[in-house]
Amino acid sequence: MSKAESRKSEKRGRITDAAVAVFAERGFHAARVSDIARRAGVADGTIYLYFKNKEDLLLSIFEDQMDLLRSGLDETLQGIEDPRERIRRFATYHFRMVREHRNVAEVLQVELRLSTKFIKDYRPQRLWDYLGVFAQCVREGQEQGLIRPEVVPFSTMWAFFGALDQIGMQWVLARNKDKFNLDQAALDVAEIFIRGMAVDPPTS
Amino acid sequence: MSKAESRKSEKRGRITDAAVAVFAERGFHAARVSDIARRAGVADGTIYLYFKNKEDLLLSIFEDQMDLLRSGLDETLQGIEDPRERIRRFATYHFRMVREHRNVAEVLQVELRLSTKFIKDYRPQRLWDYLGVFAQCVREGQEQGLIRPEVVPFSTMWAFFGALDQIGMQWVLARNKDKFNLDQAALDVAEIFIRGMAVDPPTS
Amino acid sequence: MSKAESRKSEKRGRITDAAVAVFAERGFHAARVSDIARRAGVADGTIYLYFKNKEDLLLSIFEDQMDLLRSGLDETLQGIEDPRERIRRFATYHFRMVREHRNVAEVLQVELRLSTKFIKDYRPQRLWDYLGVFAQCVREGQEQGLIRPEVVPFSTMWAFFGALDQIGMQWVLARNKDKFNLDQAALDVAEIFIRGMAVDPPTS
Amino acid sequence: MSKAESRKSEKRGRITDAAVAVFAERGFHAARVSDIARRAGVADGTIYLYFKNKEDLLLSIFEDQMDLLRSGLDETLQGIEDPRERIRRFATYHFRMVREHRNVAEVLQVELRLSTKFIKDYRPQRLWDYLGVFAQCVREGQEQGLIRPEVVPFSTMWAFFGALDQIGMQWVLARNKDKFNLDQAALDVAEIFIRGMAVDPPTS
DNA sequence: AATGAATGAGTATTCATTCAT
DNA sequence: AATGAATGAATACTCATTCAT
Repeated sequence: MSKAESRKSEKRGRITDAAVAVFAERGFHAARVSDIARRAGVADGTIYLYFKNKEDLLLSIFEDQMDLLRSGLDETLQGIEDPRERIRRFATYHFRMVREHRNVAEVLQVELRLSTKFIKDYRPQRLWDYLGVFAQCVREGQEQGLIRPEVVPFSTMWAFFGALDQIGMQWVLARNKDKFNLDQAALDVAEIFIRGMAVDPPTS
Repeated sequence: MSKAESRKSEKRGRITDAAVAVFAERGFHAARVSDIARRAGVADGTIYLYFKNKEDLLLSIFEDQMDLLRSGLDETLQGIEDPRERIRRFATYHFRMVREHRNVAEVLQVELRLSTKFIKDYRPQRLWDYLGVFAQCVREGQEQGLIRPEVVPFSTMWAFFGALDQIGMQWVLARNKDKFNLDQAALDVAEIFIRGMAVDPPTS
Repeated sequence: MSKAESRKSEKRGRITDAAVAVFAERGFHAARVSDIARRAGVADGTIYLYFKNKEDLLLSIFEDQMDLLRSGLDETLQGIEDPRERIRRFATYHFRMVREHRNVAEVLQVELRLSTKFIKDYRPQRLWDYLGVFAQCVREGQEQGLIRPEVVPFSTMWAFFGALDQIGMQWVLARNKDKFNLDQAALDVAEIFIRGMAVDPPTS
Repeated sequence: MSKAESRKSEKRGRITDAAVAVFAERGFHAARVSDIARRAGVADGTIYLYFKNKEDLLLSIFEDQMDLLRSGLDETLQGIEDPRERIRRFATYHFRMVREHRNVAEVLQVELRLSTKFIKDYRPQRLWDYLGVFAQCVREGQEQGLIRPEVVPFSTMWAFFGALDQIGMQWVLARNKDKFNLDQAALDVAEIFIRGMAVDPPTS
């Protein structure tokens, strides 16, 4: 990477970090672009060299994080063969990331949902990539005779995501985050889906 | 109900209906209060005699609809004793309402989520009431020895809602709504949760 | 006129007057809408109840003034039969108005020309009405055998206007307005056009 | 001219040409300096090595063109002795240039007038030089006893320019430029001024 | 209860210009 | 001479809400 390119990447990163902090702190709408610029140590206009507009900045944060999330997931699942165990670890990993990156979680769980573009127009390819790992587990489980063949991977994937996401949102919104045991919730949700998709045990 | 009260209710209803139509058509943000007023056949200021502000109007639609949803649910579940069957009918009923009231679903699934108040500040008592029916099914299932005692009704309730809600949102956002089989999805989700929460079968 | 309508007209007039003053003082571009509002004693938003935008406000001043100019012209020419004398008085009247309404002249001669809409898009009907009086003089002069039949009223009208307008602009832009003798210039221009359009004298 | 100077001039010319094209195409305000730079094949910053700023670029186009116009005029009038004929040819020449250089005319007639500097601050020496030719004709005509001594060359010069300019502008703005007969208009305007300034014929 | 004219807060974004390389 | 990444000033306009009638 050339010196110029490196400086460029570094500047983009500074802006992204500043935006996460400011969005988490004041909310997307209340966050002023000039606040983000000041915190990033750049001029207002510079932000527009890297992002189309304020909303694009929010969406870019989402994409960057989904990429990170996805690659971390791959690492976490590496070497785990049993699809059921993979699903368990998926849920655990997901909530661990939520808990360990509060600011980012706040932005993605809450602020992102206030964006018309995200809700209505944007087709989140990165999210599909991430959730696709779950759908793949289902397919493999079916091939291995562990999961009922009538389970539809696509809609179940959304159901699983909805379940994780809603619990994640309740945690983020909760005043007292310690009452929530996210690790336990992760295992509980995973267990329900694993058991719920499982083939009937042989009735002897 | 006095004539005055009846007239009053009637005007409130006209405003609510107009708001649902305009919100569904143009989105919450793009919808102008004056548009709603014109469609309802009242003056702009009149809306503020019935609602605190534009967002309150949105939230009121949510509450009104949740009340309707809740009472319809009670009716639907009347006489159904088996908690597992109740859960199945809950899911089926939920998606039937989504499908049969597109405009309302559009507003509640999409526009409502763009509201800061709803996402961050509002504690949706009505939603809790609605979902509480599910939690109650879980508790009854546990009492009847049908559901594993370690299942936590509260978090499972949110997981269940998240699953239904996410599928509902995907349907609302889908360009081609016919590709989605909501009835089937309802049964599938219900089945996963019922099986997932069920006690282990006795190993003979 | 009802009380409400009268109040309304009065407010529009206050805004127009304030705008002329501020435009003349600071120029169209430098003039802030809020300056105009403050001077008119209304809120910023009120201006937009009467005018579509800042440029529309400028164009409206032009139209209002052209109406005034036109009706004043009619009065001035009343009873004057000789088309040549009418042209002379037209020029004199035009420059008298310029001199007596410096602020308005400044706005119309200078600021108006900085408006893209006025220059490129706007079809100034009011200006045509005003200049049409000149064209009509030409036609009458031709009917009476005073003006050469080959003179084209339409293009000559623009030439006449261009001549008046350019001299008016030089006067407005002049640092020392006293060096200019507008009355004399009026008679000179009129004389050139009258003589220039006149039929050849009979060569005895 | 050294090679370096020639290269320099060539680059300046490329920028000027690009600017005329872009100004004519998108208008002065909408034209971005970077558009002009791209079209000229130079970097944005390079433009500022040759011109003080965007407006200076516009004014430079005006000056360059006026120089060309002026020298072309001298050539055209060469050998024409009769001041009246010189005036006729002036008008004809002026409109011929307008018609044959549409882009330039568009920029000078329309875009230039949207420039605050041009309208208010700039003292167009080059325009005076050009128009001075007309004033000189008047003076010569007076010396030769062809033009009335009371005609004021200075103000008549502006009137003449205003007449030409206004007709030129109407032509540039006209949707259908073929309906306009610029050559005829040139002769008509010239004729009016020549006759209008002429001494009275001797009454026998 | 109903009206609707008046209010006024609030900020993203562009792009001409600079200057370090 | 040439580049082009970075700068930062500057404000019109909308529309939810109010309140005098």
